[in-house]
This record gives sequence, structure tokens and C-alpha cells, in this order.
Amino acid sequence: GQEANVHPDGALQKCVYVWCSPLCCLCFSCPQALQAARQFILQQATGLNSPSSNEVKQSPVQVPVSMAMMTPQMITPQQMQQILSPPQLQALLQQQQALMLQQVTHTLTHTGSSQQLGNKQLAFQQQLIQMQQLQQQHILNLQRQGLVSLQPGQGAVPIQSLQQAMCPTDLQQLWKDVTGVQSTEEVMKHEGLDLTTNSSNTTSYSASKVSPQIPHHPLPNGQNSVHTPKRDSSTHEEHTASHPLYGHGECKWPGCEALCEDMGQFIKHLNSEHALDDRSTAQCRVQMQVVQQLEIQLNLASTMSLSKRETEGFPEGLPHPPTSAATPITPMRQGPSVISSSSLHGVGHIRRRNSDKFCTPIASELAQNCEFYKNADVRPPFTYASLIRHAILEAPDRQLTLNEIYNWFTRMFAYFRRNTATWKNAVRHNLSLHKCFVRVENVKGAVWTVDEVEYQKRRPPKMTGSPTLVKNIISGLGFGSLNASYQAALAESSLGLLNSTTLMNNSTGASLNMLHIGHDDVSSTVEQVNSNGSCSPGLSPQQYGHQIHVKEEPAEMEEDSRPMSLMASVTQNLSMPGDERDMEEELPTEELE
DNA sequence: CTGAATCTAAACATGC
DNA sequence: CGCATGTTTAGATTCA
Repeated sequence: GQEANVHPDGALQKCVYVWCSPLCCLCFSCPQALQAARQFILQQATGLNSPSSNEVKQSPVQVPVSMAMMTPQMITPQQMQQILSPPQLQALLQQQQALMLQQVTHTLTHTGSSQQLGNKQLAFQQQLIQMQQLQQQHILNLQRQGLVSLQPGQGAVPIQSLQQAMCPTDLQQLWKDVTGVQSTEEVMKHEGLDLTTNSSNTTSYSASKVSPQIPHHPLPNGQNSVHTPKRDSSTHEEHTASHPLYGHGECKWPGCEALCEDMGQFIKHLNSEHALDDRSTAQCRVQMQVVQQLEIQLNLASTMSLSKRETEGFPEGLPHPPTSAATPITPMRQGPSVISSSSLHGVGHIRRRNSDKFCTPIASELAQNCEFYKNADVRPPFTYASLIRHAILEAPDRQLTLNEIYNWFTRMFAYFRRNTATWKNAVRHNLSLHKCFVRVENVKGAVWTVDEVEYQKRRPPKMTGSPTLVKNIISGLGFGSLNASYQAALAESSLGLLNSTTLMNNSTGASLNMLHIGHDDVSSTVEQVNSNGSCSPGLSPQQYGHQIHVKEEPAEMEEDSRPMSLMASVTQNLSMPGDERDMEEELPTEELE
């Protein structure tokens, strides 16, 4: 982002680099959009008309993003929530889309030489918008699927391979979207095949194999035809003549600008220079995370202002979750799982607690990424205590011997198939240390059970908008613990954005906190409420808040007068339509009976 | 700065 | 004696 004011073309390219999500533009990349958003909000609040396009065009193009970010007029999600009604948010988003187009046009008009304008300009705009749409869709897609990422920094396994970071289909789709090229395997496998449940399949997706061999523009499958009509109509016509990353005779890959005389040469260049390797994937991942966080922010802001009835549907203009057709393989996730950031935390215990706070409830998390954890040598972002509890509660009679707990760990997590002495010691330590684990003498010997009441007594993390949370996200992205390849990609692709993210500290942190309350602590809250009786997730907290007898719970409440309604609505809003098990999923079945 | 929570490591005890 | 199981302590880290 900081390069945005260095060179006009650089600014545009940087915009492409961050995939030009309208939300991204709102928050970071496009001062115009930012300015317009302020204008819009202010005028909406004061009853004035929407800003004219002239006003928009009057704002300087070359405003450094950092300056825009630091301006005291920065609109926080909280402010948006307070000011905007759902229709207003919708209108704002639609306006952003238009502004983006204007921005592109404006930038090109002011920066491009005269001979570069005209049809090429329009074509490039189209490509830009197409790219943005594709990326946004897929980011959302991956977000809904709870795309699991890798755990970096493990020296013995430098990359941990992308197949561990992202499920193969995600990578394929993402790569297809980015490059417009399908790999041979992608073409052959077609949609609907479950690639995520086969570890041997997973390993076949090495970077070299993923490297596209057949220049093949993506054909609109069901998903694309539904969600990207614009793309269909345009790409069909330009099937052989254009490419989202090819224009003006040069490669539009961020930072590349390699000259390619024709499409064939470009495809060759694309395959050779921009294959799906560690670096490019790291770039993608970073972009996904950044955009995801921004989208979550806006989603949150809009969600907070939506009535219950409205949350059942998705207002136009807001990022919609994919339909089931878009994600035929991975079960729908509950809300915006930030497993990517959590799983990117460094090895060891240093970041693990953070991970707790950024993850979905352990039950849904495990249920939806079960196969991943079984096959990938990735440390699950849960505490030993929560894992042990889950293992015990999963047992038919809610009790397990120590050895059975061991077996559950090794069965469920590839990570726990090594370093057995360490984690087994930790398991024993946790069993003994935590009062929530009760040892019961049985005829077969000793078994361990869970005392839910004691478990709930654990002090829940407070949910404040601490800037450190953002720092954690950044650290979660792996700085300092990534290998050189990743670090290079990260530094290259998003350092500026991440810096900008840091500047957002409070608003971002608060939003993330509200969204990513501790995984099992979320469940704690929910379970507590439900175990207390009649409260359904749809009830407002005011109705049951005082029934919660966990002593630390009020500390959670005081941060927001309606945390549960927020959670419920967020969950409702971000989860798939029809996915009604979200709030119940975490509940042990015995508590549902 | 403090305390809670967590993780890792290790020493030690007990029973088979 | 070796191993599994269980308890306890200590130190480090993170975070509110």
C-alpha cells in the first residue's frame, strides 16, 4: 500500500495486487473510496443526497494510503454500524463498486499515455474488475469453507507443503482464478470429487504438478455460472485472446511486467515464472487473509445493524456467502473461521493461546477439518484441555482411559503422531492439573471424565479491542517464523497492508475480537446458556444474561451490551443459509437431551 | 506490573 | 527393572 503513491502505474498495480476488493478499497487502498464513504455516511447521517461523482473525482488520486489511514476521519466499523442502516450499507457498497471503476478509469486517465488509452484501457478495466470479482468470490468461498492453513516455521519441513496449508481443491480453484489456467488434474477431476479426504491425493498436488500444463481458460462450471455472470459473458468471447494477467503485451503479475509478445509466450511465461510455488501461494494466502479480515469487519458492521428478520437473508451489495453449489466438498463452516491466521501461528506454545481465541468452536472446527488434521502434520489450534475434553465428551459414555485419550489424539491429529513423549506428558499434566478432569475408578481401571461446571469456570479471555490482537494476526501470518520463501513473499506482497492493518488497531481488534472469541470459550458461553435451560441462541442477551452464573462471564458482557445477539447474528449472517446447527454444534449431545 | 492460563520439561511416586 | 499412569513443581510465554 505504501507504494501506492510512488508511481501511478505502481498504484494501479498495487491495487491489482490486493485484488482490488471493494472492501479492501474502502479500508485501505483507495482514498477516493474512503473519502466517498465518509461523504456518504456523513450525508446520509445529515439527510443530504449522495455525493456526486464530481466530488469523488475531485479527491486527489495520489493520496498516500498511509495518510488516508491515519486521518482522524477514518470510519471504523463501529461508526458505520452506528450510522448506517442496512439499506445505507448496501448503497454504500454499491457505490464503492462504482467508485472502483471510476478509480480505475481515473487513474488510467491521469497516468496513462495517450496511446495507451482507449480500447486497451477498457479491456484492462474489465480484466481488473473480473479479477477482483473472481478473487473476492473465491476468497469468500475459501473463507466460508474455513480454509485451513499451514503451520509455518517448522524447520524440519520448511514449507509443510501447500497441500497442508490449503486443501487441494482450494488451491486449484484459487490458482485457476488467479491465472485463468486449469491444471491437467483439475480438468480431469472435475468438480464434485472429494480431494480433501484422501491424503495420498493430497500429496500428489505438489507445486510442480499443480503448475498448469494446459493453457485452458476456465470454463464456467456451475459455480461460476451462478456467481460470475460477467465473467462468463466476457471470457467466452475472449477465450483465446485475453487473459486476466495479460495485457499491454506484458505480464500483469504483480511486480513482474515481463514482456510477452503474444498469448502463447505469455502462457509459457506464466507456467515457468508464476507456477504455484511457495512464494506465489504465500502471496495468495496473505492477500486472502487481509481481504478476509476486511470483509469480516464490514460484515460485522452491517450485521450489527441488521434486524433478525433481515439477517436471514443477505442484502444485496454485501458479500454473499457461496451457495452450496459453490462448495460441494467442504462442509459449510460456521461463520468466518479464521483458521488461516490461527494455524499460521508459530510452532510451540507461544501462539497457541492466541489461536484459541481466533478459532471457531472446537467441535465444529474438528468436524469440518477432521480429515485435514488427520492427514496434515499441523498442530491443532486448541489447548490440550479443550482437546482432552472434546475427546472425552466424544466417547460414548463420556469417559476415557488415558490410553484411549492418547489414541484419540493420534487418531485425530497427525501432529500427535510424533513427539509422543512431549504431548503425552502434557496430556497427563493437564488431566492432573485441571479440576475439570475427574479421575474415576472403574472396573477396568481408571477412567477420566469431564466436570463441565469446572470446565466452564476457567477464566474466559476478555474481549477488548486490544491492538495486540492485530499484532497477533500479523504474527499469525508468520513473520519471523516463516522460511525465506514465505518471508519474501509476505514482505513483498503485503507488508504495506499489514502495516496499515496495524494502524487500524482498535477498530480491527475489536471487530476481530467480537468475531473470534475463544473457540471453546464461545462454546462455554453457549453451553452455559443452554445448560441453564430455556435459552435459545436467538434470544437477546438481556433475556438471559443474568442467568449466566459463571463468575467471569459478566466481564465479557461489559464489553458489549449485546454480545450474544451479536454472535448469533454474526453466525447467522455468515453461515450458510439453512445451516441451523451452528449454535448447537458445539453442545455436547447430552446437554441437548 | 500482575495474575491467570497455557505449554514444556522434569522429577517423583505408584502399581503392574 | 521397565513401563504406564499419575502428581507435582518450575520456568517460560502470552494476554487482559
